[in-house]
Amino acid sequence: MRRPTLEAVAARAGVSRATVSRVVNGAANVKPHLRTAVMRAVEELGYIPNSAARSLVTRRTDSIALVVSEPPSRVFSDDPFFSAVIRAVSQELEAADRQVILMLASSAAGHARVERYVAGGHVDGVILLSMHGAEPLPASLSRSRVPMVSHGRPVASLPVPYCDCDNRGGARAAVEHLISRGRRRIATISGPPDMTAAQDRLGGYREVMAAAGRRPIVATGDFTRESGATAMRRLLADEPEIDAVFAASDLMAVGALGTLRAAGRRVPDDVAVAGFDDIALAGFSEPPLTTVRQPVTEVAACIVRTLLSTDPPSAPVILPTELIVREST
Amino acid sequence: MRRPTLEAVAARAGVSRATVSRVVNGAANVKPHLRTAVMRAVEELGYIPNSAARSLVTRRTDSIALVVSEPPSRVFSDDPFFSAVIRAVSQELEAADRQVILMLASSAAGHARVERYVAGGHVDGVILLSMHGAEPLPASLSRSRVPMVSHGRPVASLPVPYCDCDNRGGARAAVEHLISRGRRRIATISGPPDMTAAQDRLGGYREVMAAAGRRPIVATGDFTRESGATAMRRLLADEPEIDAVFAASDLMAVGALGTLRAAGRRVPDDVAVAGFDDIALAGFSEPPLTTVRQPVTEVAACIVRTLLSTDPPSAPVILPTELIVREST
DNA sequence: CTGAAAGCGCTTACAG
DNA sequence: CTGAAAGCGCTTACAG
Repeated sequence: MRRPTLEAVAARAGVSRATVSRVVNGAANVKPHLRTAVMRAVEELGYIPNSAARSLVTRRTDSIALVVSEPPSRVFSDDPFFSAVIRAVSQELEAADRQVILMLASSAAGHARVERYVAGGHVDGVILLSMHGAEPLPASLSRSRVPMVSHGRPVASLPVPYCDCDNRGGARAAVEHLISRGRRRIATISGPPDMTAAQDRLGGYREVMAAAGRRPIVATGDFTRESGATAMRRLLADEPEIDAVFAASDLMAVGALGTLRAAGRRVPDDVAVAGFDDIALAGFSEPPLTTVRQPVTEVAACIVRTLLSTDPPSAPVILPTELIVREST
Repeated sequence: MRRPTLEAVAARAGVSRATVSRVVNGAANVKPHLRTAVMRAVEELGYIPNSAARSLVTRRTDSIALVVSEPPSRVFSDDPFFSAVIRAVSQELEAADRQVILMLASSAAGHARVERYVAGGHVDGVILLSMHGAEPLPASLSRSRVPMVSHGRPVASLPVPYCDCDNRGGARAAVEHLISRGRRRIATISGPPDMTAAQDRLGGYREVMAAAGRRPIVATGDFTRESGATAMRRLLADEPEIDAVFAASDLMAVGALGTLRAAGRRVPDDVAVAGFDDIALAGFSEPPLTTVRQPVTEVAACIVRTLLSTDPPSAPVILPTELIVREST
């Protein structure tokens, strides 16, 4: 006893398969009484179209792959930023009646899996998230000619359309804010050097520091809390005089707060701390964190719009960030 | 310029489509020289089978849905238990050459989405994770006759095959351990009453307490850290004399540790605390947590094996847990 | 507005 | 071992 087919519905409703197909797909031009008959037959048989058959002829799957270049441990239980982005993208895609297929690909095997899946025609488009410098995916996927949009600026050599927030401008605003608070020795904890978000935030920091005639003080992390704690320890050891830190992610900023507390430095009295992202934790940390808010929902909407648009790939869209001042600065 | 088809490969290799199909699918009986010719043509054209066409005839998709009945915020950035389970299941499935489609469904809309997706024939099977009592999914999905296995015992009324760990036995071991340490007033912080894992752990607690002639003291949480902190506050207010707590999840146990610290109760001197799950955090908490280890990988393997087996649905499999004693008891 | 027919790209008995 | 042919369940020009 197999699932009913279009054929069965047509027989029961006393019409052709074409008519059933039109009704099921909501075509306008079907006489009301036939439409009613078809809909009743669909209901009675519990008919649901076979998606493989439909995809075969329409060449669409109504599915979009969201490919995250990070290991599961990082995506699932570390940075709430991923949670926020994945949720926002999913909601936009669901609103457009597309199924999102979440694929994590942080290893060569993962990349191969994604490549096979996409090349096999399983999805109509790909969203790239958290790409690192040496990412092989854009090149290998472009061979499948599937539409692709990157969440965040890809490295220069890859001609992938993208939406991003103004990482450089956001960093600038945070550092200028620290300067305006009268801070003299402002360090930064930067993100992974192979990610453009980290590069741009570091660029914004350097720009403001240079314009103000200050010496840049840089420690490198990888966006995680632990790396922020470690970088802060290094800064304290190397540059005990610092009175402010701009961390390129809230998670790193929170790690830095822990280190400062353990070292007996008061925040913001001794050292001011600013982060980036505005994750929920930023509002609850001790003290609450001054940070740069990313427009997560807007970027997601932009990406989905770009991906689903039939127009030729548009120019990159850079959305503004917003400085949120709390008690840590 | 479309993707090359089987037809194109056949033409280039000078053989029939049937032969190409056999080579591509690894059938044994093809003469070596033909096989070589086909493989070269495949290589030259960059041929990859169209999965919709293949699914249409084979009635297989080689994809499995992993349906988690929780909101994104909980799955992505709260409980590392989900991370562990999702990772373990994915690895088992990938080893079996199946693609896993992660679907979160915590709302009516989410349930409808999953139902449509499964009924549309997108997947060959469904794994149910973190089901709550009133879960509509098993009933609605069973209409599609797709194989289904539950991670964890479903509520009694649902005849879904499942694999689980010995929640009751694990809880018993933890509580007996607390008794053997000489604790007199042992409370429990239980999980959501509509989840069988919570019910079984609570059952194990009650069983041991009854056998020992002790009065059960129960506060209810929902497996999250905050709920553990809150429940612990309630326990301290209602039963200030307690000298031990068995929390039904590590996350709740860690929340309880925070509350105890804030209340000035020493762990384990004043109050012993045991958890359940053995997440990584349990080893790092202050103090490190005595807990019940779940065989996450083994349960995942069991589920995948059950789902992919062609045998009639087997009897439930219950895997043993292990008590890990650390400094909190 | 409706239906007969072709065709999407595969796999798989069946015959040889 | 190999190929010709049927068929999976849909959609979509095309004709009327």
